[in-house]
Amino acid sequence: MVTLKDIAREAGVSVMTVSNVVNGNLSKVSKENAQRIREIIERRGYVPNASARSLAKNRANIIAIILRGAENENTLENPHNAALVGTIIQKIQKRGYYTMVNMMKCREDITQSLRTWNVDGAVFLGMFDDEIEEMCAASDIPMVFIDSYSSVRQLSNVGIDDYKGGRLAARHLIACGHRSIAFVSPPVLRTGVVQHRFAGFCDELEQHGISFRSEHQFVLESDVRPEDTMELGRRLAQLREKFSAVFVTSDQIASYLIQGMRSTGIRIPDDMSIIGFDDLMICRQMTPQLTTIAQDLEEKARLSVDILFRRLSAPAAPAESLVLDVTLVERESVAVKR
Amino acid sequence: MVTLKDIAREAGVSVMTVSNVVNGNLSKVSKENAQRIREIIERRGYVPNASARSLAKNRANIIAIILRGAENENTLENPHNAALVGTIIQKIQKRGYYTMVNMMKCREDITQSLRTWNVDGAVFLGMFDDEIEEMCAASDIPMVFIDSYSSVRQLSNVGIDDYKGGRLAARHLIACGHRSIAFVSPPVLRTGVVQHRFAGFCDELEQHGISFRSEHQFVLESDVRPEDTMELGRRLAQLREKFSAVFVTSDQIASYLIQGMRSTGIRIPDDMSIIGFDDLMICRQMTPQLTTIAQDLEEKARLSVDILFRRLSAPAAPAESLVLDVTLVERESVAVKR
DNA sequence: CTGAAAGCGCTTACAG
DNA sequence: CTGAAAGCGCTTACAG
Repeated sequence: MVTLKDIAREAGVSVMTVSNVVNGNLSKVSKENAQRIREIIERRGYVPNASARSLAKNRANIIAIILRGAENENTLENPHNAALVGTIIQKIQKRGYYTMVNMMKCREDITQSLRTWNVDGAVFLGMFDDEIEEMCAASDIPMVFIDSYSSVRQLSNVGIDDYKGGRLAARHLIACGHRSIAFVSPPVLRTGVVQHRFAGFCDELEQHGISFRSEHQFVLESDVRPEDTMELGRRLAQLREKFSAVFVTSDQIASYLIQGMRSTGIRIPDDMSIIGFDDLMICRQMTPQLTTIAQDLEEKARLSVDILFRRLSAPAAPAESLVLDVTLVERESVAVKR
Repeated sequence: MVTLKDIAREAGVSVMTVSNVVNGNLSKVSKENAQRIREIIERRGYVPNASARSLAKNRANIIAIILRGAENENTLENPHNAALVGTIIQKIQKRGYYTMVNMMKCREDITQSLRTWNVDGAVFLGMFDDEIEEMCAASDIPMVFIDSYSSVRQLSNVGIDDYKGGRLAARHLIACGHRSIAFVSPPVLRTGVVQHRFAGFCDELEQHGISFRSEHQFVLESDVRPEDTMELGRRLAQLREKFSAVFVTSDQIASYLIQGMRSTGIRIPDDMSIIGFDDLMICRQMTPQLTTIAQDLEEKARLSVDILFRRLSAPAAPAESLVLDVTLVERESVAVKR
């Protein structure tokens, strides 16, 4: 392994001078020396040792992405998360930082990782309030959360207007003549995204004089278990006398649900209307194409990284909390009922 | 920040003793000391500094995942890659290593990252031969490639039988009575996966006395540009007098293609049969459900990591190259033609 | 513009 | 079982 010292010896200068060249502090090095040293670096294929640098500078140049996922679940199987993570990694890289990705199993693992690597900042996906509190307490590096709801003050978060999403979904279904509507979601009601979508949904119903009936709420154990979801689809199909439409909190789930319903022979949207959430690509790949509440993933990723780096360069900068808009995208999965 | 020294001082022992406790070398420490030190570590919340450790041990405990993606493309938007990466990260973590993810923009970036962090090993997705050569030349850490074809000897690679996949697709279409068949793929013909699928496809046709006509080959600029792909779908629909079936090298592409075709009013599979590749979840989310060539992603991820760690623990171990099987999964997108 | 010294937090190799 | 010394490759802070 080639080190600063090797280069210095070959160039007949001190390590400091080489270090200055490597780090672009050219004001401190004579033109001739700089040129000669650069040439030697190039020829010898010198690459600085990041660990040594990190140790000396007390700064690692690493951003961590923390993915919250249920036990043994592959969070990236969810297209929403995958697209988000991919974009975030690109943005981090573009700014000259390295990315570490962690699947959160338990909280200590995460705080440990952050501290052991002396990570500069972190982006969290889908964390809950108690976890957020713990993270904030355990470390004071800049953190940005995505899609979290938290009572922690001074939290940087990028989310969407989930409540409005719920209202839009309900409003659309009502406008299409549906009065009795089911709600399907994963079990994460304990304070997150789903809860707010549900609240918006119920409030909108209420406003139209409809009260949501709790027996119309269906909770899935997980959002990446196709089989379970299809099974629920079949069950819902049997209940089509009870309601004429379903609001589902993700397109991913909606697609499996529809598959399950279909297998019983019921027609969508004729026999049952469905509205999803996210506006993933699959909405257009399905038949009928899925009506859904759209959010802008690219924007979400971009803003998260922007905020993180703003805090990195100005640690005293205020926490920023952004709420992106959502819109209804009408396609083919909701029927007008008379 | 709490350091070994702090703990040592508090415990009234040397840093070495604390270091031994931290690293579980308990044979070198008396029971009482070990217990007391552990208690202090716990209370003070000591976390070892990975950079310092990495520097001293010359070993970082990091595995890099390198994603090859076209300029400005989000590789993780491809569900195949996303699922693979997610599983790989989990397996790496389970073995007590950290994961760095890199999108490959240019080659120097990658070799630089690997060396600067003194990465222990790396997993590469979808690299081409010339790139592979360069990686192998630039670094001698254990590397495992996924889905690569290379003339480099002693390469560890985990792939699937792409050639057979091509044959299976052709055979199925022929068995269903199709004689004139189109081929759609991304532009990566320069030696990879696509080329072998194409070769298998052509050979099988040949064997049945059909020669593939080059004007029936359609190359997309990229595999994640829905608009372009849909446009091609519309074009193909116009050409339905020329061929009655299409073999597409990925389910992802097939789905957009179908969308495009559909928009012109042609029916699938009645007017045009389609067969995909990968067996992603979307195959079942679509209508008609997509007939495809299936591969086992979970297995691919698992084996890649297994091989990598085998090489990590036994650097002299031979390179392993694994070829997983593929199978035809019949669903609804291929019609029997008379 | 240049460099010698000290230090970042850990481990290796050795002496007791 | 325990510890003092040297070193990993870099940077910071200072003196010239």
